[in-house]
Amino acid sequence: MLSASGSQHAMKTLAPPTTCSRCKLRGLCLPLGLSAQDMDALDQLVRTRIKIPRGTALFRPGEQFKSLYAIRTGFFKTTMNGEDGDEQVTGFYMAGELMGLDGIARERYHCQAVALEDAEVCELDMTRIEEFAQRIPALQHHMHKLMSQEIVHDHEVMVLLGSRQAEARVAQFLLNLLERLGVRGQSSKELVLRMTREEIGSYLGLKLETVSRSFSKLAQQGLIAVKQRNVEILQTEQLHVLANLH
Amino acid sequence: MLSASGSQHAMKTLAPPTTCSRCKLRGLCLPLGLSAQDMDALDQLVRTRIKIPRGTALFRPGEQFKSLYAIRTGFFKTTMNGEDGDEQVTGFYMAGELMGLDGIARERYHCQAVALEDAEVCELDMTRIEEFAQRIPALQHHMHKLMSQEIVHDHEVMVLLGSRQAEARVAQFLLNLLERLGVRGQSSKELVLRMTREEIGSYLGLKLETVSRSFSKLAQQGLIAVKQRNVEILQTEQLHVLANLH
DNA sequence: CGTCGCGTTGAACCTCATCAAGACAGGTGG
DNA sequence: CCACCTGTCTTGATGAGGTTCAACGCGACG
Repeated sequence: MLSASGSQHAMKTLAPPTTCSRCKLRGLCLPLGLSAQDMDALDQLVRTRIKIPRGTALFRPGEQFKSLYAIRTGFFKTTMNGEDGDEQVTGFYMAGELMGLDGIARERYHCQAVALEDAEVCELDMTRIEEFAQRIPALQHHMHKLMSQEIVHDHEVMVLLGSRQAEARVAQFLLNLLERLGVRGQSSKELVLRMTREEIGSYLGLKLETVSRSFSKLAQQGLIAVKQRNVEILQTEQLHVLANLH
Repeated sequence: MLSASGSQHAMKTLAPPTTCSRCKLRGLCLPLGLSAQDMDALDQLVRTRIKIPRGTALFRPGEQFKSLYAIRTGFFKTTMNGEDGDEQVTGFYMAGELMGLDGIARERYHCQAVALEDAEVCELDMTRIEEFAQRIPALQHHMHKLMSQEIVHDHEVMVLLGSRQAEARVAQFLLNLLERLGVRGQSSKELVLRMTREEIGSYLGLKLETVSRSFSKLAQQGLIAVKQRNVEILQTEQLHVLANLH
């Protein structure tokens, strides 16, 4: 079935149950405002839909790059591993977002994508994407936009890591998650963290204890309420202020 | 003195003296292996060549995005400014590299590009790039590759900022510059830093004093020799080891 | 020659990492 | 149902790496 390192052997492949043209997440992974004809074409982009159980890797660094993956449901982290054993989270991805863009450069995936909860993704063959983008200008432009967005986001994280201190990092992390959830029609006041404190810390360049302490301090100040992985935002404005401090 | 869109009046516009097809840097900004016909087409990509005096901004955050800029000669930094006055360096760019990719996402430049020495850039109209990419698959793919490369690089910086300590950051910074200079046929043993200690620090999430101390320590250990902004690499291997530590 | 920007070095301080102990929830087995 | 275990999270005490503040060296330039 699936080659190389077999990181996918726990996954099931499904017959496409829904088409891109009918997908509620359209407009996130794909451009809006296409002709009916182009929409039909796009439906051919998806090779397969794949179920990924929690904890399983969708792709691993070094594997031959072939496809991008659009998340239908579930939540992922991507990690890079330094030469030694250490591993760092480079991103979190939710429904409607595209993973694997870093694989294009060297035709190998550069990071590892792991599901943090049972998930379902659409596999988009990169060759086909480029073929279609050749004919559909809006698709080509959309690809450029998506990649540019990732670059912008990465730069924001770099600023975070380079100059903000612990509480500000955590605050901005929460606000970023909320914003992305908001686009998907979720509450902008409550959220459930899909990842551990350690994974948050790895992403933010902090130790898990520091993340925990930061949550506690934000709670003490009345900006948020934390119960396990459930977080409620009490003062969005204040949180924004804090996130941009130092 | 430089207003909104007027960040360019300190610059001179030149009639194209050389074409892309004859440019020594071809293969960096543009794809290789095109037909003579396609090459001719590419020559039309460049709107103008612009001279940028040292210290001048090529574009600023918030300005309407229209073009990418390929560096012919010179050296740039890009910076982002947080809400308060603080400014952080998000990247350094040298001849043959492309700036402005972060502008595509929102049709506004997201960062500021400033020349660290007198420079000359080629202005590439984005609309035209997309038109040409529509007809030339290799160009389309090349664009994807370039953007993916930027993403990969940013992720590497994120790991650096998130988990390495000062000396390792500086070591990796030097090695990265050397590698990129190497591709351009420069010595892989010597380099001249085009930026201040403060700018290096800003990029690496360190204060200028820490950068200075790190240089001194690397020199003490005999890995490099530093004289002002001239750096000589004495033990590349050791430097690699140190760069991947912690 | 004096000034100015940049870089180096030292000393005190502070934030976050580290080490350690305990709390809490979920799951398993008796 | 309770006892127990495990993974995760919280909280405290201590220490290290980097920041901050300050003084000085150095080269470029007028």
